[in-house]
Amino acid sequence: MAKEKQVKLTRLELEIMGAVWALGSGSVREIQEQLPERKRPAYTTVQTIIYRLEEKGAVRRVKKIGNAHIFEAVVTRKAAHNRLIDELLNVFGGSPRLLMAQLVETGQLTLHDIRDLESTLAKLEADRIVKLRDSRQKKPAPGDRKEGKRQGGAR
Amino acid sequence: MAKEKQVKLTRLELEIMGAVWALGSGSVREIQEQLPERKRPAYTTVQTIIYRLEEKGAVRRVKKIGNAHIFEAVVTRKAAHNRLIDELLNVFGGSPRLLMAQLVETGQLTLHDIRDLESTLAKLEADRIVKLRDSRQKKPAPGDRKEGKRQGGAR
DNA sequence: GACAGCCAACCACAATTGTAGTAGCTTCAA
DNA sequence: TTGAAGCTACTACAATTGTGGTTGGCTGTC
Repeated sequence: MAKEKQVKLTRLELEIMGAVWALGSGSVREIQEQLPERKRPAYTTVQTIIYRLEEKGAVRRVKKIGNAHIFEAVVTRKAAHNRLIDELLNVFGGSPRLLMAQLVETGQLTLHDIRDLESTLAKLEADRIVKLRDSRQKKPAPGDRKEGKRQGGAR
Repeated sequence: MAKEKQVKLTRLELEIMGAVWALGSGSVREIQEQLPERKRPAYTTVQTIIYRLEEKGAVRRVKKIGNAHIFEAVVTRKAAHNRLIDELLNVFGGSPRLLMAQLVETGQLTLHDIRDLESTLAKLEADRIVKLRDSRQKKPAPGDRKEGKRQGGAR
């Protein structure tokens, strides 16, 4: 059950993972250059972080081009985001609803957004039920869907 | 416009602010004892953090009982939570919707929750509009309610 | 085959965070 | 009035995080 190794990422590490996710894979130099110049650390800083990420198992070397190592993410963006959300939820007493309520309260989420999301979800839900029924005999319902099977690229 | 000083809190600091918020106000000892024993640091650890929080302007001394200082929160729980949410949203490219979508995707938020929230909100919204109309001339709605300040004796 | 330009490996170091000990006041109760 | 108990104000220190320098090894190019 591909149990992803829940790694904990610091802010800078996240920043750099962001670049890796965006690139798919790349050398330290490429990763560094992928970062917005505003907050672009020195080459060696990025290198250090990449190494640390490697130790944590968040990225790995996939090959070597010239004398440069090419890295790619092991931890998916989704998994990392989930980790963050869980942490935040913990602070909120584990209640996603309180979180949402606050989002609304501060106007970061409008009633409109919610309605929108709701209808989208209702559709998805219905869809899933159908699929579920169609494959009744097969594997039990995937409680935890894997990465990617949705269109709507994360940017 | 009571511009709250956006302080940044670390995990432990948040934990301790949690205790302060729960207490309303209290001595270091009370704050320490308020923490769940599982993760209850030594008295002096809590003291150190309280001092740091004081420097950051997140708490302040309100009075002295016996020879013990009584602290209370300056930063509201809501403000702190907001800070956290903003940070998380930043990672999510500033989109609360993506965040919600992921909450749903991982089953942490159900369609039912959303519907529920939606209707609650619709009511609130309507309510606010009414209030707003009724007090057109007066001060704008209080966006950020004060935290409950309770007195709690130092032993 | 020597050199310029890159890269990998290490190393260093300051800032922040978590964790706690100690010395010496204050108080309250006997 | 004297001690014990509790508190404050400092101090210490290890772990984590952010940041980047240095050295020496490849590589492709005249």
